[in-house]
Amino acid sequence: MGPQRERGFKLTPQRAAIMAYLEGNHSHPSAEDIYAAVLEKYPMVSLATVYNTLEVLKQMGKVTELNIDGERKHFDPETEPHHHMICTRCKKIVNVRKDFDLEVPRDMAEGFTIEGRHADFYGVCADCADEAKAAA
Amino acid sequence: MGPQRERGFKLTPQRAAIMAYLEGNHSHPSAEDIYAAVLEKYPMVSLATVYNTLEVLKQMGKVTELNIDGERKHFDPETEPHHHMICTRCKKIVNVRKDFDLEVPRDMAEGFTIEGRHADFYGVCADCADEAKAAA
DNA sequence: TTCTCTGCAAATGCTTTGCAGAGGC
DNA sequence: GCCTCTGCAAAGCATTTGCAGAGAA
Repeated sequence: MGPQRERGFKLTPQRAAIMAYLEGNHSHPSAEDIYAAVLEKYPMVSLATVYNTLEVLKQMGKVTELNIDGERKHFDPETEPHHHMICTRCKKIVNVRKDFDLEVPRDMAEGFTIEGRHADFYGVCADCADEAKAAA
Repeated sequence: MGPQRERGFKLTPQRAAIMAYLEGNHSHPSAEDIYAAVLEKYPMVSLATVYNTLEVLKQMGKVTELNIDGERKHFDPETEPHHHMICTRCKKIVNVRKDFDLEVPRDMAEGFTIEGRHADFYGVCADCADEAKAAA
């Protein structure tokens, strides 16, 4: 199956570089973004290793996969529950740290046991609004 | 660019079949699902036409693209705002028609002009919970 | 040795695109 | 004729997988 099967996690230089890049990163990078960033300081990394590492980190609960963007997956090292605003123009993803009251009433739940909740907000960010204004 | 550029929309038999399948459909099908369903009654449809039609319907605002599932896109003919529960085992998507209070406080909005909002709930559906119980 | 991890390259799977032909007005 | 739409096949991308070799214990 996956990389290591139920044994230890080996902290290789590649993995360390990826984790260092993700640490405290709020840019919600894609695998390709991470690959590009890590490559700069660490030329011996392959994209496959980035994907592999992300999978491991995901299973360790150190990273969350975001399926907000239909084009590619994004990764978020922030593990506390939070929400996102997405700019529909530049695709920027910004955190929203607010505790919304998201409970599905029992009569709508259809027997679901809900374990996670997440809100997306779609709109236009300040930068893109400025650009649009400048172009007009 | 797209199919028809700013001219009329031609309601071909293929498109009618796709729209008929989507009408009142709450199963949140993928393009492949739609293709399979339409093929049964209408053998002369190609997957490319399904994608093409979905793109047109999306631009007409008659269908929403859901990026909930990282594996493939799903399509939803329900245009009124609503939310979704997703079973993490069988990937089933179920509507949640409740008007949650989803407003981003101005001091968190970072200049975003928010135009849409959507909540996802992740969990295990009743069927999958039963299966798990039976297997135990 | 044993086991995981890595890079490369090939493969996969969803989605898009190019294009010639069909059909409507 | 003019234009859009269609099916097919090829192309495009993001992501995954197979595998031989490297490296740590």
